[in-house]
Amino acid sequence: MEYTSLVDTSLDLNSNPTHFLPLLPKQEPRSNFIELGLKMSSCNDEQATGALVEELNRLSAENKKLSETLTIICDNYNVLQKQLADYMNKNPAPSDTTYNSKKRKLEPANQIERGVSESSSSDEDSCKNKPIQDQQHIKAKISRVCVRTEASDTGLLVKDGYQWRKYGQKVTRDNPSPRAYFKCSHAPTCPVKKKVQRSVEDQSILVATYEGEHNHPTQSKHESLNRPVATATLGSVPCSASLGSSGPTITLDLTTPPKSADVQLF
DNA sequence: CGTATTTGACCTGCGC
DNA sequence: GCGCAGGTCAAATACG
Repeated sequence: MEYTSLVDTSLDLNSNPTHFLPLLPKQEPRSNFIELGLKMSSCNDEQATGALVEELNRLSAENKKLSETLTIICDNYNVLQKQLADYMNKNPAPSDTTYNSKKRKLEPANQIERGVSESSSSDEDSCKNKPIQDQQHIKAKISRVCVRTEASDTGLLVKDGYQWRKYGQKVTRDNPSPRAYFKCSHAPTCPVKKKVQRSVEDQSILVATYEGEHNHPTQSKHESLNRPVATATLGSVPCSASLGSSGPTITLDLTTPPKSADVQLF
């Protein structure tokens, strides 16, 4: 995601100065020049022209300065985002209370997010004993997305541009809110699963855990466009990244309609 | 009537 | 081996 390439930082104040002509004060319309037979003193005309040119130059310089500033900001943003991605790769959400009590399937998930392939003896043993399906599961990509919803919204629906079929719901031990289980129903062969549960700390936040990668594009444009948010690009959606005790999370504020959609998170 | 959701039962893995 | 908890299945139900 290179935002410098997405954002046109140029205000284009100087590319076509004639654009300013309609905006100029009409004290001296051209017709007047004609009527007066250009009898006006050339001195006043030159002064006005000079002032305009000076103003244009000033605006141009300001434009250039603003463009540079914006470019720097975008560069810094990209650097920060890259650092965040690196951090999340190295420090997957291990300290989440949901996962702390039972480590069952967390460790494979951690390895996935870290991209760790080191094989300790215990790992080898566990791998030997695991069926092929489980080993495939280990390769599945796991990501977590926190979505802020209206406090009044009691549903567990996270609109991300894909079509999901709910196949189960369970109340877990660590969270009084039920956890909903979804499968991607857009493509029959798509292996992606999603778990959605309200945050213990903030009931207005939905925590969606995605397992696997979609082997198909997002839903039709018409579908995506009608939704306040499908999957959104981190940079175009009001969002915040936190690296708190509960692990790195991305929070998308879906209550604010974004300008565009399509976020792929890791 | 077809599809999506709900929900209780069942399966599986882990800790004791 | 047993119990617990998370995850999945599938019949029942709701809905358009």
